[in-house]
Amino acid sequence: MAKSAASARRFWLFKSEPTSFSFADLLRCKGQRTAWDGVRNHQARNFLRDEVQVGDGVLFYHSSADPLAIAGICKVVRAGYPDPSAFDPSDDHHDPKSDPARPTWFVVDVQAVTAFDPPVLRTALQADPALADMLLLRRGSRLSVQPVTPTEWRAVLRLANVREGAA
DNA sequence: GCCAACGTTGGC
DNA sequence: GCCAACGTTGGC
Repeated sequence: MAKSAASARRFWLFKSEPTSFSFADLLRCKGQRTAWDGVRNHQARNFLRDEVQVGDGVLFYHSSADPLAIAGICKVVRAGYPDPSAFDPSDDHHDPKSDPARPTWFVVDVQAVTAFDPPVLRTALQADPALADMLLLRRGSRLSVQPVTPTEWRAVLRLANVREGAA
């Protein structure tokens, strides 16, 4: 039986500054999983709340870093739920305007799948014709949760020498 | 350090 | 609703 479009696995790219939270940090988390919290942009929030589903693949990108690179792959292990950090006055991402009864901000949980060794450098992405239209590479692209096409996903795995079955 | 690209804020 | 000022992101 053919898979319905609604259940097809989708792919994403999540950005993180490694000085704040790196792929190595994720590997040190219990169960190598964590809530992807602190997203405070409405477009990214909409993806987390409405689109990202359990089983989806995630490219973990290190932004504002040296080197700029995709550090590895995660998978989504829990779909969108309210971001607890928004309700925590001691958290850097606290948002007093977010009402627990009607939360503004959302997270998903991700779990590490594979570290890229070596990481796939931004320069390698830029050199790959299959990635010419990748959102990440567009000038001024700031979206911290962004969709990745299946073609782009496969191209990144190829650059990383990771078999698709392993991701 | 520079600058493009946004997003937010606040006066009107 | 409009828009200027300002702040942030993030690559170069």
